[in-house]
Amino acid sequence: MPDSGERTLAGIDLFASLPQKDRQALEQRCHWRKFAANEQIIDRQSGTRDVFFVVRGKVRVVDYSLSGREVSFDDIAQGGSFGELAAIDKQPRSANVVALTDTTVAILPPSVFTRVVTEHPAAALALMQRLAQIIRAATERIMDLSTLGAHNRVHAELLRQAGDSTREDGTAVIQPIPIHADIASRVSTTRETVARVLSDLARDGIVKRESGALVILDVDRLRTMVEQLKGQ
Amino acid sequence: MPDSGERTLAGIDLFASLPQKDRQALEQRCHWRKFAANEQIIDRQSGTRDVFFVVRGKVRVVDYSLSGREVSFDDIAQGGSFGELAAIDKQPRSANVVALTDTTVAILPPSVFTRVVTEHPAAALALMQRLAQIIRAATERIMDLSTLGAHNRVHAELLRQAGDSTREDGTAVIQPIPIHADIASRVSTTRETVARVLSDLARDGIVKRESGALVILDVDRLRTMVEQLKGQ
DNA sequence: GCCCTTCTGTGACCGCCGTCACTGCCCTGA
DNA sequence: TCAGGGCAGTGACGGCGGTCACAGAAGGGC
Repeated sequence: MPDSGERTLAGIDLFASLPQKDRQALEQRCHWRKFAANEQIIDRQSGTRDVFFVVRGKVRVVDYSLSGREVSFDDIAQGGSFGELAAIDKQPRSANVVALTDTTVAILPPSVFTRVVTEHPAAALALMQRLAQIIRAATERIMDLSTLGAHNRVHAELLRQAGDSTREDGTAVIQPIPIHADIASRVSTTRETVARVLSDLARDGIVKRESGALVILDVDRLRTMVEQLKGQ
Repeated sequence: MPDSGERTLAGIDLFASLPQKDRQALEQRCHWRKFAANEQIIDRQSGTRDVFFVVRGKVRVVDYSLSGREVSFDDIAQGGSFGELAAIDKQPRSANVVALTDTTVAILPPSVFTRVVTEHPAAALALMQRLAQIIRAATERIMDLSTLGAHNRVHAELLRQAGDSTREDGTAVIQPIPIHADIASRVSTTRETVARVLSDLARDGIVKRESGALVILDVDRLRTMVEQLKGQ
């Protein structure tokens, strides 16, 4: 496989609207680094302010309580970026970032990053939209944590992961099958609770395990299960 | 009392670095409106995209579950702004905003707001910093909800409200005394739990009610109570 | 193929805290 | 001065779900 897409910022969402010339100039200012799966890219403790762009691979933003309880915030795929917060407000990093797969990132020092967004309104708007998206996801999660029980948070997460893959017959597919512990850390519950919820849903014919995929047999029913309980 | 500070954007944080001329031009584009205490300023349902600036008064960003459970996100004082999200990403409003006191706001249509931040990098940076601040607060809250019990979340909230008011003798003052139900909705618990926690803290000599103020007698002890349990 | 690690599934237990139900305080306004 | 509404405080109760402890399945590497 050719190493296509390496050492280019062409696929980075934030810079999509940048003139090619400027983007190429920016590529000169980047450091490029590879990380192996499970390798840590940003440590919460570190005082760095660099901004990262996912050229290839996938990363996860997570945090840990002292007891080791894992809280995961977001997965960022190819084309995404992370580490902007510290560059924007000069505060310490707010979370850790770890590579989920073998990953190539482009790294930009905060000064350069700030200059790009001040000189290119389109990039600034793209960044703001990304920040807004993060805020919306966070407030939704806070609402879920505040008003939903653990079981319903799992339901909601399944619907989220199903995304818009719902087919006409009311089924949807999540692929590959998410690991229970991952779901748990995304909705702040335990592995065991996720297993129990999925058991219950399978027993009621709402989901089904199938070779390498989790099939939601009745998206609407699942949705109403969440909606109803939001009010109770 | 003179109506000082009315109809000017001089005190608005986002526009602090704007040349006076531009700021005054902007004032011409604003609508100005007053809201009485408890009056709703933004309804989650509404399709509006306007951005609001708090010229005088104080507002609260809240959301409700269908059951009426209230979740409050932030209080915004004079100089602050709200409603930016919808203007940035053209999505529906993410929460409700209600006036806490009699309040005067300046209202800017989304198109004008976007133009300001694209034409004035300083305003764009200020906005990004504000968004970053919101994200940090939200992630902290998610961590608290995920790893702390209700009692410790109340402790943490007391420390937050004490802010940097800690005096040399290790005491701090929160003034005026916050209403229990307000604390509860900020940390997603119930009025009753907040009352119990404060009772316990008073019994242990850690806080004390005093005419119109809540005094934290031992900030350090309170802090270690939270820290310890973050790990358990 | 087999082993070993990672993941899944489930029962038992029990503590946190949300809910309900009252009581009593404080303050404002007629 | 009294009435009434909002807020504070506290007990009783019960269910949700986290924790612990295993057993079994699955899948990847040698």
